[in-house]
Amino acid sequence: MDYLEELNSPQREGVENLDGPTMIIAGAGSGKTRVLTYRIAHLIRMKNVDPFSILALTFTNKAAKEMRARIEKVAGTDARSLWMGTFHSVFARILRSEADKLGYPSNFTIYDTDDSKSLIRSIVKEMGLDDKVYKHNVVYNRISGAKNNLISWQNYLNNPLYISEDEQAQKPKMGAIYKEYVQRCFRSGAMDFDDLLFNTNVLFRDHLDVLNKYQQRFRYVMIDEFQDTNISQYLITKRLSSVHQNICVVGDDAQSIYAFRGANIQNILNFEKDYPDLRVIKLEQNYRSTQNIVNAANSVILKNSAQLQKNVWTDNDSGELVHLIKSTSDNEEGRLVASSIFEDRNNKKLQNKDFAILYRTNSQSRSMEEALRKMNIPYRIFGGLSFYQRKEIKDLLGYLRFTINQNDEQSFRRIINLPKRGIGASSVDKIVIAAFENDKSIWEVLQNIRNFLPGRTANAVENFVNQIKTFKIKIERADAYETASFIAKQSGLLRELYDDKTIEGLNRYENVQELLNAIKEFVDTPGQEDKSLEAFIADVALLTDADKDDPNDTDYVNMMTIHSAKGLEFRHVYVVGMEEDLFPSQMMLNSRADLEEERRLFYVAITRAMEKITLSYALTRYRFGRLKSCEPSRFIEEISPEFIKVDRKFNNPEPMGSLNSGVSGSNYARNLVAQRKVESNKVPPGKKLHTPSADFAPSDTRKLDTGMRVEHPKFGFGEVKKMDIEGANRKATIEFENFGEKTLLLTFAKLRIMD
DNA sequence: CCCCGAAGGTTTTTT
DNA sequence: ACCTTCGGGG
Repeated sequence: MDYLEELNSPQREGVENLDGPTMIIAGAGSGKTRVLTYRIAHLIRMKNVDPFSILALTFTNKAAKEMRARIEKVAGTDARSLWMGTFHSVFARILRSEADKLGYPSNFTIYDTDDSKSLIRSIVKEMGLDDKVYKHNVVYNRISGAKNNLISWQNYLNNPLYISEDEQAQKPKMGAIYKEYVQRCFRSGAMDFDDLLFNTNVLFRDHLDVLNKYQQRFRYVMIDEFQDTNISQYLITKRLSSVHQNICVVGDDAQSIYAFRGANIQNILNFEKDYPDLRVIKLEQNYRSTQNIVNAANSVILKNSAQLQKNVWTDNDSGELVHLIKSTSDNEEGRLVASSIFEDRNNKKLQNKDFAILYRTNSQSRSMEEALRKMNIPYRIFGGLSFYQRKEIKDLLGYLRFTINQNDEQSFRRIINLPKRGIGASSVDKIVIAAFENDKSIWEVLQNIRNFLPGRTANAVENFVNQIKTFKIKIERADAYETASFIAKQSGLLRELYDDKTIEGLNRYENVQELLNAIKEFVDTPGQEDKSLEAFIADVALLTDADKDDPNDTDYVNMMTIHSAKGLEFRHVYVVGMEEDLFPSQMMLNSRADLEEERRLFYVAITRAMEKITLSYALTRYRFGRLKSCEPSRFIEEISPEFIKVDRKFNNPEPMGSLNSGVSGSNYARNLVAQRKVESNKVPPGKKLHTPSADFAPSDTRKLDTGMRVEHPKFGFGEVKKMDIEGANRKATIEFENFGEKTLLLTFAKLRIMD
């Protein structure tokens, strides 16, 4: 085959040995994805394997999408019927078709992390526990950890280890919360992310006929990024492949960075035990990076204690040494990185998309954004707050989800009083408790609401119920797009957003339109047979921003966390915020294992670079709005001296002059967007300034200034006399024509600027 | 029930 | 710096 010519011998071994258990240990940049795609293409073209019986599992949607495209290039469109996707999406699909066996409806709702956490909060509150002790994050992680280790709530309550750990942590009720949480999800007809894997295990354990069906079907199973799978995921694939034994896993222990989600390097070691006649292939030649980059990365990972024997090397040029940029502040760091990109781009004739800025936490993008904007360098941020996490999107999705599944408690809580219908929190709690005490579903209680609530609120609820009923009828008769637009209009959500002439309101309105467009696109997709709303909603919780539009033809500097950079490569990479406590993260430094995971993360960051890697750190950085001094990361010193260009004597932080924090980056961006909208007359005169949510309060006070005339819904017209900042709260003192001088908190004040 | 002033909490990474 | 929650008053 033509494509085999391009491969080196271990790569070729990986492509050609198709039967039996195989483990490919693939060093960074060693052509792992290429081997995996050619392997699949080879199965289809050489062995005539029906793509329908191949299952390829990846860790992220991005990886799945990319690999599918590459396979289609090699193997043609036959590859379309291939089962390829993330663990979560593939098994969600299987669970939907087998849901009845587990007592779930096939249109079960998928709870995302926010849904899960808010359910946990209501449970903790209802149980009368202290939410300072049972913090929703901690509880969520505990439950998630148990599920990923396949510990059911019944097991949990009988497990001496978990019990004693909880006693030790002064959280004895943890098991009880777990139990209630699982039961509530079940009653809601909902699964969280971990349930998708946990329940697949239950399904395959308790229903051997079902297991057998899929075992027969998937003759070849492949797993990418194997080092990031957890026990729950591993056991599913082990069960699936136990008949044909054609399982191939590809991974790199040095790049395992998801232990916090239950990923376990131990899986790689267990794999050898579970499959004694395992074929192990090592890909050690790096095609991606220069010698200096490979060597620098190797010298870092050497500091870790546990790793598989492996020697990553390269034939490439030695290239430039690792660069180091030192700045006095995070803002200066931004400027230096931006001007470095600007220079390299011009001198080396590179494009913006050849550059990537990587950071440990999403919040670090701020100072970079600002600097790039000032230098007119286009950029694109991956990750961060996902489109689907936005309030207005979740609100509409809440309506859509509830129309499909009226038992979904979280959607119910979200939309019951939205727009306001006079049904407050206490009424909502009464409804949920009534459902629980009478062993009825929420929907049943809603339909007989007069038995539970007094007249006025009951009227409001009845109107709500009738509305949902009309939505349900619409769903039967119309496609996803028609139904969703109908619901968006009839529910009043669209109206409310339309009436909000704030810049933010305008954006929210556009976002909802964008969601409707996405649904339209879904309906119009050729080959999309099921055009129902149900089909669209099914996987929405599993989508992330990476799946949304991906303008390949545009030229942007890439910005993302190191985690989301996994699997990608760029000619020039900047790793910013190389400071102790930030990277390695302070929260991770509790045990040695955690430090080693941070170090692997650093390894991943370095090995993304093809030609040049630059590390950058600042001596001061804003945190919680306060200027803090920082020390260079210990990781910088861990790079062997011969590979890095640096004065090893780090200076102590210099005394700072007065630093102007300026406008925060995202607000700066929003201001620019806002400005553009004003210029193009998209904002009507007399625009409303402040939103009732705290979304946009502080930086907007810049635009409201002394001397401006404003209108307040209650106090009428007035003139701004004074702007003030008191603690975290922004205030304006306004002289009203009819009410005299008032000082207003801007977080909530709905003011319009009069032109 | 809703509005809004005040104070307290947040900082990890992703499906 | 930004966001959420609490609680008093209408």
